[in-house]
Amino acid sequence: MSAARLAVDPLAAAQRLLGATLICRGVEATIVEVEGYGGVPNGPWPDPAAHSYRGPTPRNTVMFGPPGHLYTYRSYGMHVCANVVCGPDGTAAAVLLRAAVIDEGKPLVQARRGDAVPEVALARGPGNLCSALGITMEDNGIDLFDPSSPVRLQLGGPLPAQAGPRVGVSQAADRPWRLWAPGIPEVSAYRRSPRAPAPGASD
DNA sequence: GGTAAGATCAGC
DNA sequence: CTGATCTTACCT
Repeated sequence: MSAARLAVDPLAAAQRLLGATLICRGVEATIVEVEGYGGVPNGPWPDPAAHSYRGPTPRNTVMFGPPGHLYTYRSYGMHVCANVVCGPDGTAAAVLLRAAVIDEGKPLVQARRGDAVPEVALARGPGNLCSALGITMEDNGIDLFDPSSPVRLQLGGPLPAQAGPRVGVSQAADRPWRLWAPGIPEVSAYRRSPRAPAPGASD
């Protein structure tokens, strides 16, 4: 069972997901940018930036479940973002999928995203990635390693990774849990949250 | 029952 | 830099 390879800490799981292949509704894509998130204050990976930090709620329960499942949430009322749950069952942790390269089904993705979108930006950014692959809130909680799932994951040879601060979060932004494959234009540009304290401030 | 903030994106 | 847009979580 490949999901066992994700029963590790968020940074290790993030490394294993870089270069993995997502297969979803007529599209195949290689993950090239990810971001790790931890859990509750007294757990192994306390993370004030994580949805799971304040304990399980109806929204985030799947983050507390077994690894290898999909955790989706709605962002700013309009976008869907997708995470792969990692860490052992019962411990909250997940890896946000931030960008991918479309390998198969490019015309379909172009149709979903609009003709004006440059090829390189089709799945750049977590909201765009879900839009490109057709991932919705209906997919929350599905098993990514079940062959009958509409969204599936194949762990590949990990890519070389570069690490940096996380995007969009106002807490613990400097924790270097964002990983990307260097030199790939599909990787999103780094933008610090306007709400985050100055770089280097206490975590 | 009310409300503020948010793991975003596109367009000035 | 700003507006769009709405769910969740936390407060009274």
